[in-house]
Amino acid sequence: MSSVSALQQTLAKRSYSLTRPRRLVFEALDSGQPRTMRELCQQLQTKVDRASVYRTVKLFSDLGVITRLQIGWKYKLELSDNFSHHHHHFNCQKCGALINLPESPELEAYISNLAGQSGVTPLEHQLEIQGLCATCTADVSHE
Amino acid sequence: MSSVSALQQTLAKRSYSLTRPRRLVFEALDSGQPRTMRELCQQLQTKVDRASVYRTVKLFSDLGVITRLQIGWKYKLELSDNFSHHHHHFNCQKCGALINLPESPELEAYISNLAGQSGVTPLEHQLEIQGLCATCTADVSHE
DNA sequence: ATATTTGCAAAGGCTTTGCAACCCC
DNA sequence: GGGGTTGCAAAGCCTTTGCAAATAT
Repeated sequence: MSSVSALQQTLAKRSYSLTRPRRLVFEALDSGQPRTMRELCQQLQTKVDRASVYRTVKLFSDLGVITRLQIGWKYKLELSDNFSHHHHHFNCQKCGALINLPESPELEAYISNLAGQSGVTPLEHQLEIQGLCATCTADVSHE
Repeated sequence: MSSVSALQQTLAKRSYSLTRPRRLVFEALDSGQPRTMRELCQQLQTKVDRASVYRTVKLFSDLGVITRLQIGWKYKLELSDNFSHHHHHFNCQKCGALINLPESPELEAYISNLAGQSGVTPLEHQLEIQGLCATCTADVSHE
């Protein structure tokens, strides 16, 4: 529950309160995979109104609590780096699996270097890789 | 016009024809910055019906002619690597500028290495960086 | 006690679809 | 000429908004 108290602090810092619906949205995202707005609403169906889920997602996004990922043509929501670990995503084009890739300080350094070369100040970034997951790679080579 | 003939070939390969609306959508994207669906529709307003723009965008996407970028909470469309050069994007959080970052073979190598460590086969990727552009970085330090 | 937040319902946008007319090969 | 495509209009979603009731501090 320590992550809920971190959320509490983040909200308080901007004079927002930690209400039941907000806690429920946070907890839904805190466990498991990134999910679509639809999935999130369905999961909270009987507990939180759709409009409140939308309002909460927007608020959390403004506060940097959640991040929006582009997965193919849809987007998914997950907790931001402040509430989980920084990582990147791999999406299998065949079976749809979504895999978290391990952190790589080397890559991070290179990314910020690349941005620096253009004179800009990098603050955040997302990397999404598509291709075939290990299982599907094996399947294809056996065909 | 050589890029239009490349499009022609891509379409023909899957038995689609190069029609006037498709050519117009392609040409609109071929020049200038990535744009939103709304901008694309407005630009083609008098020439192509909105429904056809949507159908064409979906088709082009299936054929790998265009890519969808996530810019903050909205998405934008641009020609894919096959029809332009592979590059990444920087988005200024203050003024909204969208800047293309130079290609970097080293970065590409890191990325494919990262994917390889997880046993997956990387085929495509997108990197989006947010922060402050050069001008806004200067502005902030003068404040 | 009071300002914030929620649920509900309705409105507003964006995207897709059915179908007759039209165009590309 | 004929099947793939388009335009139009209507339907379907997704998301936002107004407002009275409920809630947090």
